[in-house]
Amino acid sequence: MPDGDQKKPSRIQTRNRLVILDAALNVFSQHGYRGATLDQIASEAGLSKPNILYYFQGKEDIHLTLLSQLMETWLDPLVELDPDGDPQTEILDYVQRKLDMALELPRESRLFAGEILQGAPRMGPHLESDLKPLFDQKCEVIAGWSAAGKIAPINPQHLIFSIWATTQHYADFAAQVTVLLGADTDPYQTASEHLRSMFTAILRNKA
Amino acid sequence: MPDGDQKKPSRIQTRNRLVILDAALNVFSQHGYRGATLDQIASEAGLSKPNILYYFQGKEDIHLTLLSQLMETWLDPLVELDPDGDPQTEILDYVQRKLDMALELPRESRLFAGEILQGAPRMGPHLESDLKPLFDQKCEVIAGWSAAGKIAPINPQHLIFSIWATTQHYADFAAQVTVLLGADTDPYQTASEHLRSMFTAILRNKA
DNA sequence: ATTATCTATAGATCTATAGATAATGC
DNA sequence: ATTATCTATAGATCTATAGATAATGC
Repeated sequence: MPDGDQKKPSRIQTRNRLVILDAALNVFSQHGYRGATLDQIASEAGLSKPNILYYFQGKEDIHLTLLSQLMETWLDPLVELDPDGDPQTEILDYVQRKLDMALELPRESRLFAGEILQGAPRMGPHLESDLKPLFDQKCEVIAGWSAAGKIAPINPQHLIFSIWATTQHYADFAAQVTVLLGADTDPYQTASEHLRSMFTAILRNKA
Repeated sequence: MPDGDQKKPSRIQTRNRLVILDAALNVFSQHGYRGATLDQIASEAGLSKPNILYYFQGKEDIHLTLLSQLMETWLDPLVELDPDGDPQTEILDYVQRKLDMALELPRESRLFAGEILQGAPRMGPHLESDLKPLFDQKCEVIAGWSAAGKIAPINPQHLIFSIWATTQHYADFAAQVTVLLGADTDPYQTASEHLRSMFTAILRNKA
């Protein structure tokens, strides 16, 4: 057989790996890496524990696979920020996409938050290799818009941090938001309006 | 002996409990509740594991004690928001106090973040009993300022969420901030200026 | 023939306790 | 006498593997 030979995964392989990753996302995002157990993942996935280990090398393998696969999804909204678009529209749309993502993919948001919170022990290299180049590039775009007077003078790095923080807050701190707004209140509409208004104000700001 | 009798703790009692709580804060804030072990806490505290359990009933007892004791510190900056002060000054000073706290007490910030991230399994009641009343009260103050035209029309709940999110981000996501700004950059000065400028803009906003 | 699953269990880790010993305070 | 600490270990939990058995694809 040729060197780079790799058997095509069977349909069952493909499906069970997806089932396991989805179960693991539930468990890891709720309990953190150490708090999650293979028993819980197996139970969520409807498979036996040894069977989980037939599809993945171990607990860390599952976690790393999840993080790697989700990184792309996670960066996507920032990738779409278009240097040639209208600056204010581009930034406000980016805020909206991030908020949508936090509310549609709260498990993913919490998985990342937990990993970063613990010092990114397994994701550090991915941050350097994937996130940082994109971040630097988009900061330059925003700095260019500021310099050209198309938006207010602003620190691009901290602007992006503020966008991440305010949008992901609704996923990562959902337990607290629910207590404070009441379990029957859907924060989506009001959050969206608040963030739009807030970031509009700072982009217009003549300080 | 009278009913409510409680022996005064000895000096060693007092000191060792503090030593253990400080060690536990290190360990819990870095690894989360499940990820932390009594071994790590004992090692950090310079005490034997059974000795830890001489001072506390168990792992959960230590964690709960930490969370309860820190709740007060954590709410303090919001308590200080003065209904009779100048609205813009009060809010901007609050932002500054929260940022100072995130940078001075990052372990505390991460401990709370981890607890909320996992659905506040041990802190839920404290949120209802301590945080919510204060939150509601201060939201009314801010709503009053808005209604009186002293600051721009704004959603008080989401404004507070945005303040929490943007300031605590520098503690909770420090690993990411460090990668993106470079390990040699101190974010404090630039973050402070950015947040002041941002929240000034939204308070002034005439939408 | 190969892929997938199951039973049984090894070996490590972790929380917690029992019971003996040492240190401290009256 | 009381408080504090230590050694030893019980009992539970967890990751991972060995080896047998069942299901699937050619």
